[in-house]
Amino acid sequence: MTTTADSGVRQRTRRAILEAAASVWARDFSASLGDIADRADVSRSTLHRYFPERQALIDALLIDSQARLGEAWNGALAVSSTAMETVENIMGAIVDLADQILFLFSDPTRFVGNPHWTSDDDDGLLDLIRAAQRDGELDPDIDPTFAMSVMYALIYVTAESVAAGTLPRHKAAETAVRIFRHGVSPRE
Amino acid sequence: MTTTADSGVRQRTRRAILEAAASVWARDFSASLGDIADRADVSRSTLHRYFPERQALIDALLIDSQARLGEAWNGALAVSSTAMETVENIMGAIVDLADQILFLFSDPTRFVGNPHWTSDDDDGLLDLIRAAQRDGELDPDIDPTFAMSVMYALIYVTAESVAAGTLPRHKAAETAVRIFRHGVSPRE
DNA sequence: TGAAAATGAGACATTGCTGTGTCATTATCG
DNA sequence: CGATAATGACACAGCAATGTCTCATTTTCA
Repeated sequence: MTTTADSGVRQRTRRAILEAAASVWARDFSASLGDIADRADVSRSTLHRYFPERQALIDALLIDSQARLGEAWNGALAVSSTAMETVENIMGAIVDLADQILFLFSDPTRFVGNPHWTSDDDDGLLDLIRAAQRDGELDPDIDPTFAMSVMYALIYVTAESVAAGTLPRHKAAETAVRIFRHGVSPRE
Repeated sequence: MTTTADSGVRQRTRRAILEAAASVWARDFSASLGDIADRADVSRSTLHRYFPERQALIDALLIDSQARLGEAWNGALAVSSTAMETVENIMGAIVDLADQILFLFSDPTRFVGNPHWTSDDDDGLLDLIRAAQRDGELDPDIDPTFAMSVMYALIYVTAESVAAGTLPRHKAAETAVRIFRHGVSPRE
């Protein structure tokens, strides 16, 4: 065997398929593997060589998306001081991962029972939200879980609007953060 | 002929199927007709008697959802004076229509080409949002379409939280409206 | 260049959803 | 009660997606 590690070619093909899957499934999870193969400029045969079953591709995309969100998460942590600032930076960093966000959160029920679907990220985020409430930067009357849902929802619609062209990409992060904090009211 | 109009029984069955379809398809549009029949406590045979083809059910649900949103819309209009107040009342009124909201707006691309898919409701709401912007109650820098997306997203997470028990129902409308206007920042 | 790796094209059986139909059973109402 | 409406339980064919396989071709790299 050639020692191991997949060749560069294989890595590139694998990435192309994952990107295509995120792009297609973000908008229509019922899309067929043939659609994804087409988007990836790859034959269905090749797709099946990399991911023998549909579920294998779903799992791989799940893991890959979470990994990329994790990077964004850590990057945001590294440059933040206060809890609210961390929340804001996470929202900002994550907006660039529109396809992954849409895939992960547009219908989380599709992952129930999936061993790779953990709510650890949620726990960390909930802690941050509670900290922000103690700091007086986030309304303590709002349930932390609900605040998190609002956050995800805003990230989701922001990503969606960027994908739809309604919202310029460079304004996405700032817009999401500002509405999260201050709603749609005019700046004073 | 039995004179007329469908018996009360038929109306009830029809409603049960529409409710089930909204509930199921709101979360997973690729769900099968069998899933919907189960949710409606009806056999697949019966479902096909009411809606011969899948597309017929989609169309009927589209029309029904639009009609119910329209009622909420008119009810809100009747008791509102300013544009922003109308927007708020609409949000409050349609929190109970979460399934219909998600079905209609989570992926509008599925209706392209459908003769029943008009964006009139959107247009009306967009006009209201623009009016609120002129009134100085809504940030003019926010794209109206995006503001509308935010509105729907908040309505959905609010309804979802009510269903999950995170948020008491009687606080739902007020919470959605407040976050829409002022975000999650503490009240001053 | 030549071997190995990677891919494309296609055949094939399987599976699940759909749409159609029949027949028996239950519910509704005059 | 009795007739009709409404439903449930199947059976069946058609179809698209899936998963497995083989074989020819192209690409990569030593």
